[in-house]
Amino acid sequence: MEEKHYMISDAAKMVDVESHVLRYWEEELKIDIPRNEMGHRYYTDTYIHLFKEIKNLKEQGFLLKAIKTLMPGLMEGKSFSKEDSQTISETIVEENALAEPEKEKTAALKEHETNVCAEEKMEQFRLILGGIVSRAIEDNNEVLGKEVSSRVSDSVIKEMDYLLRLKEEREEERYKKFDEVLRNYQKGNKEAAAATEKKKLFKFRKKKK
DNA sequence: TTCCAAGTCTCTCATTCTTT
DNA sequence: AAAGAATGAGAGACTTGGAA
Repeated sequence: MEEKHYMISDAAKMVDVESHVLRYWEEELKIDIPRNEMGHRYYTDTYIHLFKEIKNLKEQGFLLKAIKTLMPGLMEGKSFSKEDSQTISETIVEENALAEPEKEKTAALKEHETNVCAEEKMEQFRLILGGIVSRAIEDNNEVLGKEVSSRVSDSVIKEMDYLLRLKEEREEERYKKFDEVLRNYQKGNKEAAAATEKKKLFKFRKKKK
């Protein structure tokens, strides 16, 4: 059966974005959209699905930069089924540490705990700082107040810098993990297909004999 | 304040479709 | 067939929000 072709306006409606957004994503993510004899883009169901995946990732807070790094994975799996999409979504959910309680402790959950720990640490830090500043004000010692404030500022900046660096490192790690999961999943599919094919061939040969 | 990412808007031109 | 509307392309300026 021939694959259906959609114009950009139809595709935009299906993906639920404006047509210029599709053009923008195409350019930014280096997606090679086929053209008809008029030079107009046409989108197949595969591309519609791909753009839906991209939109899905965008909604989960992924930047185009991050999505771009996942493009090889997304492109390899051109015929994503509903289950695939589910798998991807689940992976993202896990990676975002939204795992349900009954699920075993995943790396994402551990990561979440680290985040919580960092937040608690930050909260404690804030309380301590609050105490220091309050005391300084109570003492009404302007000089001391200034000194404390400057020390506190330095500490806050250092602490925030450290936490931000940690966060960035974790995010990068998360993107890598997600990409790896995608690749493994697709590899698994390919291997399963190859095994089925091999089995069929074996049966056929056996029958022939 | 400046820079950057991610859109968003506007303009012009080309092609196709519809109406008269 | 001609005119006008609709649709699409491409380019560049503009906006917005966040980070440095």
